[in-house]
Amino acid sequence: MGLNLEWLRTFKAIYEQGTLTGAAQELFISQPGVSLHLNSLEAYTGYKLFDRSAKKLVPTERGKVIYNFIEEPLGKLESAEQLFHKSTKTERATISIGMCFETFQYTLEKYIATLPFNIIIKFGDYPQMIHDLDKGLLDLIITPQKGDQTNLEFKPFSKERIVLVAGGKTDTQPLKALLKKKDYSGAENWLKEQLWYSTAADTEHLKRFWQLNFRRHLDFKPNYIVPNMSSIVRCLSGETGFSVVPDFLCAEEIEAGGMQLVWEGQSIIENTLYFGTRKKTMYADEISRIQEIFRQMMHPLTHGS
Amino acid sequence: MGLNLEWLRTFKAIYEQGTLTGAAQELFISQPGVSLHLNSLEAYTGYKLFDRSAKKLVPTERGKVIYNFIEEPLGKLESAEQLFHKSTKTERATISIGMCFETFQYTLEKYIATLPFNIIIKFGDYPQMIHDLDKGLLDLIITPQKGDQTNLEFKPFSKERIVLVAGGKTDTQPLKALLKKKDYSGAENWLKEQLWYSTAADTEHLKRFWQLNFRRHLDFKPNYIVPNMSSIVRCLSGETGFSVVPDFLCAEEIEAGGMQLVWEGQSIIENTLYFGTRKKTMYADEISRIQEIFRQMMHPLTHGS
DNA sequence: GATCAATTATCATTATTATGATACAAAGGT
DNA sequence: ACCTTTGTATCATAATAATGATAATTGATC
Repeated sequence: MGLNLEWLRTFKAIYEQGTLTGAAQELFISQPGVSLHLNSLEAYTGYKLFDRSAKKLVPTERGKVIYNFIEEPLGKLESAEQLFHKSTKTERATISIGMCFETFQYTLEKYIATLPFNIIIKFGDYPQMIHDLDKGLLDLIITPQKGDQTNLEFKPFSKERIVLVAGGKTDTQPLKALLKKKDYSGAENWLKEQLWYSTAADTEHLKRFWQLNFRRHLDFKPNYIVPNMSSIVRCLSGETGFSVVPDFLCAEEIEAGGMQLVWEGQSIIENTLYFGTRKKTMYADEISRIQEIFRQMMHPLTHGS
Repeated sequence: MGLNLEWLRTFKAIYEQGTLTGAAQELFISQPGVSLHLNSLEAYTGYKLFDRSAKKLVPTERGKVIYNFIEEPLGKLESAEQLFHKSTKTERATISIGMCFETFQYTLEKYIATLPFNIIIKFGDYPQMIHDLDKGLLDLIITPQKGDQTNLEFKPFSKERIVLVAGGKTDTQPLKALLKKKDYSGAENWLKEQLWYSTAADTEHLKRFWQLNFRRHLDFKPNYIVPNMSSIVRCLSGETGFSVVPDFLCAEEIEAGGMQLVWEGQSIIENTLYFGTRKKTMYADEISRIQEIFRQMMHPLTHGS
């Protein structure tokens, strides 16, 4: 009645083998069976898919079109077969992790080659990630937002502060004097005159910082727009300029003196970061290993002090 | 015995519907049939794929993994169904064309939206294109090379000359004087001192031009390496500098005075361009239409004059 | 041009798969 | 607590598909 997917598989084998007999051997079915499948498919489509020359079957135009259409997805489907027999053996697992690009670059990137399993990193927005986690598309997410699905689990593991930083050569004395006097309006005006770095996609941090500390909308544009936050760190290190970034991204750089932490703001902006997982997962070991790396890189911050 | 693709299709329907009954309705088969398929798949894989809670089937971990693996290719395969009933109706055809990037940009790009059928352009090397044409992956190729497959057809339709051009402001008098005296060695030395443009991928034209006209290997590097030949034309237009390019790419620009054709060389370098098609094709009309555009854009050159 | 080798088509038989009818189970409403 | 609704599992039977044996076809070879 309808289209049978087995017909397509047989069709592909015939196309690639050039004969019914060959296809039959490849598929471990009988030659009449192959013939039958092909007839069914041709009857269903209403077109002859091969020209029967005695020694081999030559695909017709329409046969070629169909082959090119089904070849790739069919191959992928057939490879699903491995997927079943896999994880019982000592094959490498593949786990999918969602997080923001900067987090990946700062934490996981350098370790990725050392892990004894395959990893797929996906970037995207957090609600989408939570949804994908629930559906099994992702196995682990790093997120500042929690979801409410009952079969998901969100464990806090670190905090990030959104702070004002500057390049190592930047003269921050005037600002610090103003802040000491609690002259926030003066600080705001002084800061507006400085060199600012931001990312193309995300000026949220800066906007939020400005709003919360100066109670005003951000009314100037950053001087340098760079591709991502790691670029900001590289640009600022040992140079002059300001930016608003999550603290962990430049912890090392500040330690080394290339950058300076200037101000945490009047009221501190702090996000809790969670590991999101499904409660039931077949990749518990792999996930722990990843989590361990995150715990080390984004060390249990003693911010609360 | 083996994995039956119909099981996967049924599995997908169960996953999406959440019940066997729903899946059965979606697939227009009986509910016991769906049950049977699922049992077979579970027996084959060796894992339970759904937890049977009374009102609905909840996918297990492994069920999720499998679903995410098969969802996309299965969807694509099922959409092949349309493909059969299509071209009899008034659906838009899709034809695939292979050519080099520059040719596409110069000729077809501006017309592509006006065509009443879908187009896929593929770039690549010519032997590969010829192979893909034979296999039905491409329906038309624009190539300076012919193949020898018996079911392919190569019709010449235009010629391209590889010529020396310069920006409109470039002072070419010294060169023209030297060429008039047939002082090729002098011309070569003069040219080496000029500003040169070339593409990243392809310095073949320049090398070949140099070799044929000065009988020497190219022993200097172009000053500007740009992404493609159209960039060369844009860079040179109304400016100074030299390049070696196929003539048709800058015919308009030369007409308008933005560039000048400086020298065609001692012995003219000319490639014949062919339309390559399969002798049997279901897209004869569409192909003619494309060919007409090419014939107009790369007008039957009266080079021979 | 007769024979050989290789392949496809046909067909009666066998094996597999799908179906309808129905029993069974669980949740929701009254 | 009972009934209704919704859904799954089971089973004998009907429908379908696969198989082996074999005939028919074609190109190649001598």
